[in-house]
Amino acid sequence: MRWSKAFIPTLRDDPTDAEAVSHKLLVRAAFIRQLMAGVYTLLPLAYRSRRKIRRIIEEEMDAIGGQEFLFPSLHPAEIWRKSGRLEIMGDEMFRLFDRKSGEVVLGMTHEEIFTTIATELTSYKQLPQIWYQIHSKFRDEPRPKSGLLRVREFTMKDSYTFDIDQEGLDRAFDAHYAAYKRIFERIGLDAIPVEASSGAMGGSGSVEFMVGSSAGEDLVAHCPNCDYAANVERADTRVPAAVDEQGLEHPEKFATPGVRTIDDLASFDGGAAGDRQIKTLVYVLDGETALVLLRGDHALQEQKLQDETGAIEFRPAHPEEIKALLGADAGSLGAVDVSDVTIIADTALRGRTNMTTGANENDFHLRGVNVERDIQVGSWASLREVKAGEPCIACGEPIDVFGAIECGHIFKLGTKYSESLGAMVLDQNGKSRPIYMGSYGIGLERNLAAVVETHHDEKGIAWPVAVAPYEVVVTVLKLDEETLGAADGVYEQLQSAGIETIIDDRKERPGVKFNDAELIGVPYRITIGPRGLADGVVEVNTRGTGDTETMSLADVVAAVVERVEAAR
RNA sequence: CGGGCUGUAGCGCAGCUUGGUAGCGCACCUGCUUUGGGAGCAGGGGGUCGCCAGUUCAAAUCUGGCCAGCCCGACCA
Repeated sequence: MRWSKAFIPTLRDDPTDAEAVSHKLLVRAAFIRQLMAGVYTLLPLAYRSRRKIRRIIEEEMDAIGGQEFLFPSLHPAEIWRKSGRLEIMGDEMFRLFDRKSGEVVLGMTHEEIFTTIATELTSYKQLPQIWYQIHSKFRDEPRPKSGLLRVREFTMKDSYTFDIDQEGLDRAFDAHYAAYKRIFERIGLDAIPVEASSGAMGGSGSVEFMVGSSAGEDLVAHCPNCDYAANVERADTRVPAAVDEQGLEHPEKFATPGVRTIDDLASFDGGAAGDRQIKTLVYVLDGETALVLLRGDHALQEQKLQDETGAIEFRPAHPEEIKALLGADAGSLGAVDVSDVTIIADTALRGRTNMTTGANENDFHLRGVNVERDIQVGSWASLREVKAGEPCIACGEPIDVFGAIECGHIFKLGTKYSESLGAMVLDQNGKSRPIYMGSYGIGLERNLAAVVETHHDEKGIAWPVAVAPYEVVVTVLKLDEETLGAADGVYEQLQSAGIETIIDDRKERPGVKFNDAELIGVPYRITIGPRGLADGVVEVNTRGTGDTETMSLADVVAAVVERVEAAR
């Protein structure tokens, strides 16, 4: 490609509405333009990089026996109703009506649609199958943000596996796990697999592939010692065993005027430290009110509560609801002697005695509470959000917690969809059985953005060769016959060697060309100018390291070809 | 959905308080000079001032409504 003919509208300034580094750089470096909230146009440079990511994914999927499909984006709402997910997806699903007033939705994932075709599988002899597609997904996110990291229309590689039993599903899952590791490695992402919540997908096993970045929206708990890693939506740590005094025979009410928070009570004369308090939260789960109990200094991880209860509609109770239920306002709540309400308690409260909690009367608390004696706990579960520095659940060493981008997610679905949509096969005994399914996703544009988040400097993007829009830029410093002729020669040779090359033949000053090349992040730059040419030499600059070396014009093509091929 | 903010040329912004023919920088076009890290001079092109209504002799500016976008939170495969 000749830069003078290419559409590469780089910008000198950061767009004001961008926060994330990848967002700023992808806009400035002429990869993307926003069309509306959460919807972006991919300009030619981004399209080229995305095509390479796509190719890598296809190669690795094909390598584990995947067969590529193309399913529609328009789905009849009926299929989603049948699986029960029309309700579950709620407003996140784009819905429209066709001219016959038929209800239609835009696909946000494709379990239902793949399963519909999978009903044509009839015998265990046809299994296992690995099916995939690389296609648009639509999700009406309440709040799109951070450029390509969280959008409403995007491309996903989604694959689905079909097996006769759990063992087959385990094998399919493991094959994907291995393929995903190879994919992210080839893309240039240091993605770590973490235990995750299955959320609205249902199913059992769930692993997310996470790339550490402050722009990421997830938090990962990771143990540097034993490599335990989990999304905080699921992570656990060890809680040091508490040594409580036996305390009182009965809880004792005492006045706490003005005390409304855990901290208030901790500093109140006659109060209790945070780890000696019981925090009482009120939630409404599918219309049912429930009390959620945690240690005073622990925070609720809402996803854990949702996973534990299976609730679809889920929110903290409103102040009026709390008052009506317990007779006091938030800040004075407790679960002692409360009956007829579901009470879920965090396991860190198990066996604790002589605790302090609200008395369900404003300005009063109870001390001497023995959790299991005084509170009718309905169920125990891990509900708290872990914090950095807590002892690893596996080995006891302090864990890290860091922000991360979810670049891939793999699930074991089991028979949820095959049962609801009737994907059955006959086994060896002629008995009809639901197919065991798995579901596996990778967001292409999000991966593109994740590469930028992890491969940039103050000058711009520094693409890994494998996903760079061009592998080499030939920067022509002067457009006279001799210089341009030499540069064209190098360009032609690189092209014939199969190297993706762009020649910067624009009538611009050298500084502009250098800056643009560094901004868009081409891994290798060959600089050709009259000064070097007089000595028969050119310069080769490596974007990732910033190193510049001088080479003879005669040798440069072979040397660069070798490097590019080694780095692909 | 709650809170905060913003819509004026391709990009970044001023003008709005106090109504009176729409400006600046970059980018773009022409010419000359320049040419190894975002050049200089001269000339030039480009705007339904987010949309609709209202007030007024007159609205980018005042009033009302609507729309869009961003940030924080809620939410979220």
